[in-house]
Amino acid sequence: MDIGSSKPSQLQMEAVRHYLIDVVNPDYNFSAGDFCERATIAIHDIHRRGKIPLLVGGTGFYINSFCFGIDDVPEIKETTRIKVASEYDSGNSDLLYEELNRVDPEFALKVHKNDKQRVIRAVSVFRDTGRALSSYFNNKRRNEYLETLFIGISIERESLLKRIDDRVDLMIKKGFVDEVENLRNMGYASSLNSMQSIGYAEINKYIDGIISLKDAVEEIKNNTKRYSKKQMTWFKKNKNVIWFSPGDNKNVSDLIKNWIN
RNA sequence: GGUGAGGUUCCCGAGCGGCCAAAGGGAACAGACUGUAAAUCUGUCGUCAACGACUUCGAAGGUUCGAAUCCUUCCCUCACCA
Repeated sequence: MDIGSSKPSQLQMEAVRHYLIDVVNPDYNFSAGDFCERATIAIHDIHRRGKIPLLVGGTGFYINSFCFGIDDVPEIKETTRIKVASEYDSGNSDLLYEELNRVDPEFALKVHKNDKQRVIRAVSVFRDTGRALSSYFNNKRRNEYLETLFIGISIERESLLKRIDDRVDLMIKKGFVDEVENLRNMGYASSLNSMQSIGYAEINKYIDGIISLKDAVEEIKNNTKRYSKKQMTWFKKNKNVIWFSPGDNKNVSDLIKNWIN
């Protein structure tokens, strides 16, 4: 999955060594926990080479999970999750939420009953481990020993929207549709998590004849824009972030130099 | 020129005498987030001195205790016929 994921170019990857790219297949259910584990290994490796790791990307949850830690929860059997999910889908979502409320009132308080994914996860954790999900939360933060400098780049909304439009148009030009078709020919179903991410979901709908290509492109642009806003919600929340404008390279590098010393 | 359908809040679109500031969706704005996170979900969304008041449903009149909903004229749009 290269085009739709906006993977860095060959040139960029030759200039700077990148980690955690092309590490799993599209049918692997990657998680924040996976990310933390692999990122930790990568960062040790970078340190060993005497370099400074840069954690780059837009996924607020992953970044926060890594920087502020994520508690260990035993692995949940896939069969359990599927069973709970099917209960939810067969109209028993209220019952599941009641169960959650009984079993883990602390977590239930924080989660809306319509929040399908979280309700399913929390109930699954209890059914599989016999313990409430919130009972695993102990505030023990991993990676605490890592000092992090948070640098944010804020761009004027107008030009951001324009860049998103251009980015999506370019993806199509590069053969995004072919990429998705190839993935499907390789046996990767549109129902996979990876195929439900922005871009892939819409192109799949186009391939299945549900929407026109034009509408798919529109949707990708829209969804990307909404996503960009949600990212900002994460980053705005992190009061440690120091903000810069694009092109502020001098100030950013000064800051980094000071920080290193 | 004729016939038919239609003009609703930023957009799409329901409503077709009172329960309508007007369903639903989208967009927008704000937010949540502990292993699917480019996911999942929540709130606000005509105006204001805001548990009340005021102005909206193409325009102007009219009917009615009461109109987005009924009648008249007008202005637009679309489809088909000529």
